[in-house]
Amino acid sequence: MYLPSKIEPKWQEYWLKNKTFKAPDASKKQKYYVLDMFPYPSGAGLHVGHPEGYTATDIVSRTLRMKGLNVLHPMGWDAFGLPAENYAIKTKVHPRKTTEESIQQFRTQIRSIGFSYDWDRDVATCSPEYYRWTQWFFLFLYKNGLAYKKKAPVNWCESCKTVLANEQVVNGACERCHNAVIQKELEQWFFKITDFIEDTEREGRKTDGLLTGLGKIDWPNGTLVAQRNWIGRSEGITITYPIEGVTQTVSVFTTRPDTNFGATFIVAAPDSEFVKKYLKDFPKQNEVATYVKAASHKSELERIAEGRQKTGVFTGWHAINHLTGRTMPIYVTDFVLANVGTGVVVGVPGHDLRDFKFAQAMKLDIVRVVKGPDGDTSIITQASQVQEEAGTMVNSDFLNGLDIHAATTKIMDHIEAKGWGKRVIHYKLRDWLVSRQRYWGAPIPIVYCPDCGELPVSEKDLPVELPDDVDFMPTGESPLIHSKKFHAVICPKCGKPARRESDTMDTFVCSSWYFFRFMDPQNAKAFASKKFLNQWGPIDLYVGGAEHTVLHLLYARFFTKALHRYGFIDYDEPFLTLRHQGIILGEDNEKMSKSRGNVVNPDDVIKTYGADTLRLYEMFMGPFNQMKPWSTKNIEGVYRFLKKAWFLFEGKVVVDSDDVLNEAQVRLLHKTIKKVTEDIEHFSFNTAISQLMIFINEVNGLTQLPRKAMESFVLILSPFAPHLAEELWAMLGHKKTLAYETWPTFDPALVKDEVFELVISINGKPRDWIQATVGIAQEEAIKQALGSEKIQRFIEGKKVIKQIYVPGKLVNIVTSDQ
RNA sequence: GCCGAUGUGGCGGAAUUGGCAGACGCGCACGACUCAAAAUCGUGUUCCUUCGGGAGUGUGGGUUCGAUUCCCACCAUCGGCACCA
Repeated sequence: MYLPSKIEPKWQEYWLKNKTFKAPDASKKQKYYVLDMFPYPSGAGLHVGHPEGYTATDIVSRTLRMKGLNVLHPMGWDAFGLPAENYAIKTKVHPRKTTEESIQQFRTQIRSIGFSYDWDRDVATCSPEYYRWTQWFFLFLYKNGLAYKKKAPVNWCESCKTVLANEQVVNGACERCHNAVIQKELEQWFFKITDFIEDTEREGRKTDGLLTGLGKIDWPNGTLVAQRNWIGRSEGITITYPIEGVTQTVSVFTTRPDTNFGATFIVAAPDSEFVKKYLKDFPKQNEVATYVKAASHKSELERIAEGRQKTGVFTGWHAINHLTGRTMPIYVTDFVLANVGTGVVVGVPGHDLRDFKFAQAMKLDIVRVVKGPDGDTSIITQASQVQEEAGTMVNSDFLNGLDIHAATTKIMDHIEAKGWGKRVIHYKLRDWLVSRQRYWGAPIPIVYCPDCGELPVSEKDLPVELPDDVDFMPTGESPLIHSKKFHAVICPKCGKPARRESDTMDTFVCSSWYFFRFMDPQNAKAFASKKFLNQWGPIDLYVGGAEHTVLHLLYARFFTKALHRYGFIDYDEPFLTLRHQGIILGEDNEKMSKSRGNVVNPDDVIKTYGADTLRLYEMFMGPFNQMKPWSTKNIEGVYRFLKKAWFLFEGKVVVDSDDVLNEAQVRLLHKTIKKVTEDIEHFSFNTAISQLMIFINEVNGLTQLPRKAMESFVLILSPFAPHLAEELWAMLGHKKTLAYETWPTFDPALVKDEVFELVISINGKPRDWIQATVGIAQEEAIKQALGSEKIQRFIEGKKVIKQIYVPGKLVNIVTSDQ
C-alpha cells in the first residue's frame, strides 16, 4: 500500500537528522544560491500559495545538487510588522508571543512538505541577533550620508496611527486598512535611494544605477517595466519667466517645450515652493490663501472623487512668454503636483488635455501649435482636437514644419542659449521614508543629546534592544516613547542624559538584506563576512509573488548597490534571475479569502494525499507564472500517478539487465530524461510531470524492474516527489539518500527516432500518414507521398503545382483549384 | 487614460526558428475484475456529418504552399500605475 503518512515523516526526520541539505561553506563545487521570498508568519498559518513557489525552488535545488552544484537553499521569517502588532492591540497578547508561535507553526508546516532547506541558516528578523544588523545598516547609510532626517509632508494613516511610504498608499488610501490617507508634516528618517538611480563611481569603483542595472538581469518583463516606471525618469527643461511689473520670477518644468509658442497661462500647485514663498506678494493673496487652505484639507481620496474637475484661482500676476511676448496669467490649482519639477507648470491648452480642460473652465486662450496626423489645422474647441502625441509644428515661428521631437531638441537648445532655462532630468522616485511610529520593528539607532544633538549609537552598543514591557496601543507617537527603560541612555559623547529615537524602521528595511544574512547567519562580528558574501552571492534564482514588483525588489537592489559602492561586495545586483509564481485561486475561480470560504489549507491536502501529492499537484496545475484555480478533483490525478509508481515497484524483483524493456520503452526513458531535464530548466514543471506520467503509463505492466532504467526514473522523479522517490530508491536496494546521486543523462541517439510518421497534406490539410525513415531524401519522400492511394484519390483530375518537403515532418502537395 | 499579461474541448491545460491542434490530467460513457461496491485495468471522448467529408485555437482582415504561432485593427478578462506636465 502507498501510505504517504508512513513514509513522509520518516524521510523528513532522516533529512533533518543527517543534515542532508546543509550547504557547506567549504566546497570545491560550484555554488548556486536559490532563494524564496521569506514568508511573513501570520497567525492564519501556511496558505497553498506558499508551497507553490517553495516547491519550484525545491525542484531546482534538488536537481542542481544532483548535477553536482553546491546549492544554498535557506528559509527564514519576515517577522516584524503591523499584523502582529494590530493583533496585539486587539487581544492584548504580546507580538513577540504571537510571532514566535506563528514561526513555530510555519516551520512545522513547511517541514511537513519536505523542502530541502538548510535549516541551520534559519533566521527571524525580529531576533536581536538579526535586527542588530538591520540597525548596523541604518548606521552604515547614515555615516555615508545616505540616511537623513527631514521635516516633510508625509502620508499619515489616522487609523493605523502611522506614517506610510508612498508605496504603501493605494488610491489615496492605506494599503492595509483602506482608510483615507492624509498629509502631515513630521520629522522623518529617509534613505537616499535616489542617489542610486543613475550609474555612480566612487574611488574608481563603478556601480550600475537602479535603471541601467535592469538591463543585465533576467527578470520577468512586466517587473522590469514596473520598476522603470516607478523610477519614472523624464528629460525636460526648467524655464524661468519674468513676471510683469514685479521683480519676482516663476520657474516651470516641462518635457514639452516644443509647444511653448502655444503657452497661454501658468499653473502652480497649492503646496508648491512658489506659492509658499510669494503668497503674500500676490495681488489676490486672500483668494489664493483661501484656495490653498481648502486644498490642504482635502485628502488624496477626495481629490480623486471630484472626478478631476479643474478648479483654480488667479494670483493676479502675469508671466511673460519669452517666445511670443504674451502675458500669461498665473493660477494656483490642485491638479498640479507640488513634487513634480518645480511644482509649477506652463499651460499649453491646445496640446495637453488637462491644460485644455483648465482653459475651458477658466475661459483662457487656446492656441494651436501642432498639426496632428489627422491634418486638422482649425481652431481647437473640443477635447478630441487636443493633439498630445505626434505631429508637426505650426504657428511657432522658427519651429514651423518640424516634427515635434525635432522641435523639442531645437527649442531646448534655443532656450538654453538665451539663458531662459536649463535642461533637467526629473524622477518620480522619491527618497525612502523609513520611520514608523510603531512598536513591532527594529528601533532606529540614534540618540538625541540636549547638548551634542543628534548622534548615532556606537556600533559596539548594538543592538538597541526593543523592550518587551511597553504599552503598544497606538497614540500617534511611537509606543517606545513611554518606555523609561528604553530611554535610559546617556549621550555617547558627553555622558549627559539623552533621549533615544523612539521610531522604529519600516519592515521593508529588514527584508532588504535578509538574503545576505543567509550567507553567513551566525556571524557575530558583521552582518556577513566579505568572504561569504562574495562566495555565495549574488542570488542565482529568486522566486516569489508578483506583488513585490516595486517595493521589496527595489529596496533590496538599493541596499545591494550601497554595499557595492562601499566595497562590501563585488556585485551590484542581488537577484540575477527572478521568477514570479501565479496566484492560486479558489475552486470557484475567485481569489481565496476567509469571507468567501474558498480557502484551501495545505495541511488538509497532506493529511488526505500526502506532501508529495501536494507538491506534484501544485506544479501540475498549469504554467508556474500563471494564475490558476484550485481543483480538488484534479489532485486525484497526480495522486493516482504516485500510486501507480508505488505499485510498479512494490514487491517486484529487480534485474540487472534492461532487456525486460522493449526498444520503444528504452527510447521513451531517454526522451523522458531529456524532457524533464529541460523542462525544469525552463520552469515548465507541468509538462515535465506529464512526461513522467507518460513513462509510467508505458511501463506499468512490468513484472520485473530493470535496475538502471528504474534508477534513472526514480532520480528524475525525486525533485518533484522526494519522499516517494527515496522510498523507491530503497526498494532498488540502496541504503542512503538519493539526494547527491548523479542526475541521469540521456543518449542523444536514443532520443531521435529512426522512423517517423510522414504527414502528407494537400493544400495544407493532412490527408494521409505513412511510415518513413528519418534520413529520407526530399525526392524519395515526395515519391512515396504521391504513391499513396488516398492521396491519388484527392489529386485525381487536379494539377499539382508545387510539392514541399519539410524534413522529418511532412510533405505538402499544392494543387490548382480546377 | 497609460503600461503589462491572458484568451485553445464539458474543465485545468499541451503544441513557438510557421508544419498532424487538443499531449498529460480531470470529468463523462462503455467494458473487464467483483456477489456487490471501492480500488485497479482497458476502450472511447472538439463540434457537425448524408460517414465521403466539413468546420474549428476571442473577433475581423493580411502575409504564406501551410498560421494557435508572424503582421494590422478590434473585443473581452485579469493585474499594475494613474492629473508625473
